[in-house]
Amino acid sequence: MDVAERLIRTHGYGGFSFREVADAVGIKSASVHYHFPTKPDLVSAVAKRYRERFSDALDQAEARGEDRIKAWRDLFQKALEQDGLMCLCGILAAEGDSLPPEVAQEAFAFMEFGIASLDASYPGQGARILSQLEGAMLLSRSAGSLDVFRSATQDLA
Amino acid sequence: MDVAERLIRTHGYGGFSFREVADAVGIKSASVHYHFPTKPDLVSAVAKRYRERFSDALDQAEARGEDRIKAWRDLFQKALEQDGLMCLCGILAAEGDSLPPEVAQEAFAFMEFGIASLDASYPGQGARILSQLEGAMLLSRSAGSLDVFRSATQDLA
DNA sequence: ATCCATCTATCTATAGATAGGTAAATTTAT
DNA sequence: ATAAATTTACCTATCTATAGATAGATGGAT
Repeated sequence: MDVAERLIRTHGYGGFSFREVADAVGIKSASVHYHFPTKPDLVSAVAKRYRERFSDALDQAEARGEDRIKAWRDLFQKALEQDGLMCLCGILAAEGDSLPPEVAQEAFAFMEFGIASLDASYPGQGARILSQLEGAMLLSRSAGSLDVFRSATQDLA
Repeated sequence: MDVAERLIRTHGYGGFSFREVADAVGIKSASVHYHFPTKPDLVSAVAKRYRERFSDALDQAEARGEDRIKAWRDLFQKALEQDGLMCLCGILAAEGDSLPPEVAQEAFAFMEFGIASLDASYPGQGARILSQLEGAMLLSRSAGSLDVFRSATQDLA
């Protein structure tokens, strides 16, 4: 799942294969199918885990007394600067119509969760803030430079 | 190119094929290769045309005395509500690492153009505004509802 | 007569997926 | 405690579908 997540976050749903995952792990593609019978199964599981991990990280930030917006921004920025990875569900959302329903729904669940999380602290502004963050990652990856992310989100710091 | 653009904007770079384009046009895939030898050739051409068309539409809006932010917002919103399509280059940017260099560069050119265009009227805020718009399209398509786009961009109206 | 746009046919690569087999670990029954 | 049964996690081999791409033929337009 770690390997799959990384591959999806760099190449998208359609841009990775069971064989790539298998090669990276050092097994055969049939063995990946053993654990996750279909591609939607695999990607749904990865997306679900991603959302849960994200939620946990936010809880920890809250326990440290951090502002919600800052927590979101920092989490995304760290992923960008440490691994050059953008939000898993942002990528999935972009592929939209070609996603199997289960996967699309899991990506949507993340967005709903994000909007609700931000709305809780900044009523009515969740969608705007999450949009800004997801878009900033998109531009930043396109430009190949973290500066764009920083510039696009400096008002959220 | 119309067909290809629509397919890319719904399924992404990797999510459409020469055969789909050909079928929609009513010819064979080999005939599409006649006009655009390779897939990067086709998609680069589509992306370039997209940017030029966008630029023209902005010029027209400016001639009508419209605000730049409003012009950008309206163009994206119209695409979403009329055809359910998000920004071509937003989708391409998301696929990032799996794009052929020429295509990635064309997507980046659009983003640069957008940032510069918005910066010209709102200095230092171009990246933020374009991020917000691209992200809002992403969330909106994921939610399958224009309301999300409106909610995420109401401050830009 | 030549060129353009299309066709048919085909190549090679890769995709997701499945069938069937095997060795080792684990669980159950005696 | 040990033998038998089962399950786990792999494997090889293969199927079918589809991808991008190319070669060579055809027919109409200039």
